[in-house]
Amino acid sequence: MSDAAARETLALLDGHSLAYRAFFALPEDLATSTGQLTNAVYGFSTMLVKLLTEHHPDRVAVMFDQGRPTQRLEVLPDYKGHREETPDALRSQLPLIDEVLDALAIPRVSRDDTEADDLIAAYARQAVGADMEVLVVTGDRDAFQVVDDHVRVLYTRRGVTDTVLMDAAAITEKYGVEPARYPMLAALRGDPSDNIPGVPGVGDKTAAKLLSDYGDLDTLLARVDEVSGKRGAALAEHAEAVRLGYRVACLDAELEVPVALDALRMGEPDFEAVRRVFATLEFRQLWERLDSQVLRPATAQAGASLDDVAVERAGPGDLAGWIAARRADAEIAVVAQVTGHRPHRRLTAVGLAGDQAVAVAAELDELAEQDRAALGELLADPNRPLVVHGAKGLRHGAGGWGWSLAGVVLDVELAAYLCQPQERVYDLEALARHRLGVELAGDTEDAGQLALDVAADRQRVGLAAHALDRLVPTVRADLAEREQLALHDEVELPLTPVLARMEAAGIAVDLAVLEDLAGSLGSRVDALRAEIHSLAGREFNPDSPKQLQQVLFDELGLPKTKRIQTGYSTDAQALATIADTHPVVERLLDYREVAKLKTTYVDALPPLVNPDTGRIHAEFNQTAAVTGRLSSQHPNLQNIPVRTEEGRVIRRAFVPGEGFACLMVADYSQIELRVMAHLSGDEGLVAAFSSHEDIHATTAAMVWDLPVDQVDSTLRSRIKGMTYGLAYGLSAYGLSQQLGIPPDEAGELMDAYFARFPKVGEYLRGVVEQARHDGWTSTMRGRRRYLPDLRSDNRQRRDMAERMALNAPIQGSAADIIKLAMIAVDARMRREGLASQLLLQVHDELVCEVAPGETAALRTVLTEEMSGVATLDVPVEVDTATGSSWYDAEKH
DNA sequence: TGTTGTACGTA
DNA sequence: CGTACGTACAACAA
Repeated sequence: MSDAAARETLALLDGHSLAYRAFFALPEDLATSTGQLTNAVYGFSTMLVKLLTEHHPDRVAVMFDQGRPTQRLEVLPDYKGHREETPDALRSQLPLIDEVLDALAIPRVSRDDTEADDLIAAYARQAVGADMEVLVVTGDRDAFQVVDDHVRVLYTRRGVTDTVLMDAAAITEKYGVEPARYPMLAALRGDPSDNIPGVPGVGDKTAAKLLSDYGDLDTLLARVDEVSGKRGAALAEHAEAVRLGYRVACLDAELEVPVALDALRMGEPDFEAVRRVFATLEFRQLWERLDSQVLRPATAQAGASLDDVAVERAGPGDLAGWIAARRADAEIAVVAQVTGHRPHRRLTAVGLAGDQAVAVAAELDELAEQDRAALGELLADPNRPLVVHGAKGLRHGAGGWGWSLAGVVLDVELAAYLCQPQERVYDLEALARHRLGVELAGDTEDAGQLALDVAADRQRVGLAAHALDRLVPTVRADLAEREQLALHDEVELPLTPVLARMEAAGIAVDLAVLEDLAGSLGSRVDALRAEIHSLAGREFNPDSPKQLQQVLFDELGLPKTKRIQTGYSTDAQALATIADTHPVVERLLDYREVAKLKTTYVDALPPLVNPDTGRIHAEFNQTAAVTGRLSSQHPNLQNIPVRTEEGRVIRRAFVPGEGFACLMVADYSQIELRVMAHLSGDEGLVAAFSSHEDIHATTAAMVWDLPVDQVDSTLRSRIKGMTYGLAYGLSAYGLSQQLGIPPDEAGELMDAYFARFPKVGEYLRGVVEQARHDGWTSTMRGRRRYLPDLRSDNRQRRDMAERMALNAPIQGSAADIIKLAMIAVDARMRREGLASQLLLQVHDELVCEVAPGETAALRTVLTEEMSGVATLDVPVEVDTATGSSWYDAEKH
């Protein structure tokens, strides 16, 4: 084999064979988050990466079938006759395989009315003549015939990664004949996959024995009378079929190839293109293997790797010089390290990147004054375009130095969220890993140590800035492809300064109110727990669902409730159904309510009050909810109790801060229902909203064809539940549960509703249909939600996805509207020089702190701007209320 | 110490 | 067997 090492190796792949193998071997739920099925392209790519990493071929080419195999069809009209058309699910993946091959610069070869394995045979023969080693990659055993001393077959046994390398010895051992006679064996044995009939009763073993006894097919068939018994008769009877089968099984190594052998070499892979294709297909591990073992070694000299970013310590004036050296209109990527507790956040290190260059200020405290000033000016200059990751955080950190942040044109984190809102993690490390295929963080175990090391900080921030710079084209292209540039530019990005101001403002808390509540709720909790223990006959932990189940269902023998994974449910709804069976149940419901209020709110809030400001500075997360809503954390101020009076009193603790007169709440009235009416365009429902009367009574009257004043409260509440339920994808069964009526009656109610408001039903059906077709839903502003499960075979998953599809455009459009409102309200408040400020957003309401004397002006701003940004075909109503606490501002 | 399941507060 | 979140606790795995 010493000469073999010096020979070039040519790998020849049978494209269709491998794609078919992968398609049928891998699960049909292998798909991207956008719903594109990828099992075939994944299996194919896995095979390709395995080939490149384990066999290191010098040249690679992929052969594809094209047209009809006319010569074989003349011989055997039934050839491959029973094969179904290529399934659509596979056909849709062939262009993806093309993309993978194009990006890797691997040539594809096909010829009219020619099958891939003939091309393989022809190239293999030529390659051997040119002193090459050949490796054929296929799942088709016909290829065994081309094997010789310099040609081997990498055969996919099952799936795609279970391969076996077949050389001449291996074939002889397994089939009892050398490679050249393999087509004879195939002809005798038959090949069901090609519809080659063969001889009944003759398999691999018999065929091999016959061939070793008689030498070849012609001899065997000429002396068929020497073969005894049934076998001889069968052979004689099928002699013609065997001859035809042989002609079909033989590959044509003499055919004229469409591309010269010399042209079959891999070009220079387009690193960016490969990364993009693999990222789009969401082949993360495969990318890492390819990148680290194939591409990186090849491109190391080209300097495309992040490893080449060396960040040296800068001297005085260097950072200012670097900034001055950039063209004023060139985008600069800005990455910052921010420390400190909200709201006192401050930049400690900054990395800048652009034009293939990187500059870092690792210790802002130590930086020369001229450099720090230059940095501040850069951030504050509205005409210097900046690219950032997390504009809100950077703005907080800049604020710590008294700087503003003006020129941000792209927030890569927000852009990534808009493109893939279900992803959940958008930190720079993850984006660099998935979209660039590079690791930013070193070994996690020394990360803690590194944080103290300025040199390491410098390197890390510099690398991050460089990575951010490199992320820009791919992220921007993804946004553009989805037509979401406006959503980023006009909604999400302008919202960041508004949110930053809200977080910095925080909301003032009256600790005395919480202290009082802690006392009263604490004693009630203790009393209820004692009462529960006595009614149950023993002590146990009522916070433990497990212990509670044992007490209720085993010891007290109460009726079983809804089945859950761990036994029987003890949630409030379940307990309500058995409340009349034992006095302990009602006490438990009370205990739950009071204990929840105490632990989650009364006890948890005081530690979160910032001692410097006396306020709670919650964080508004802009990339947490798949529908486009905001979320609030540390603490969640979007779920402060309001439903029960017991809980509502907690809102007394949220008060105007020093220097402010009161709180003002402005909320949209039934915004989601109005959005649904608008999106459906149903004239009846639009008219109902346009009447400005009680919407549920009005719709009820319309459904039952009654005067409004004859709608009783039962009727009204049923229609109300129905209308809200629609926006959530409610079923007749769900509605019946919700309203406590029989499913039949709920079904009739739904039918009556849709009969009166037919376009609502059409709209809802259309949403699901469009989403199933495109893979995603869309809001009024083009925010998407991807729902691959709409095509799931699993009924439960599909139904769930349908409900999500029904809800996403409605909830999401409402989110679009209030985000636009926040931007408009904030802008107008600043334009009018109001000292009042926005504090909270709770999905359909805004909470503001009112400066003395500004009540009327603020009310006007909120009402006009909130209703003004929503351009719906129905009126948009905004209610406002003020009070000396959130509790009082909620009471109308 | 981190993850999972249950429960529950809001829109 | 309507959607979207965040938090608290118990139980379990490691």
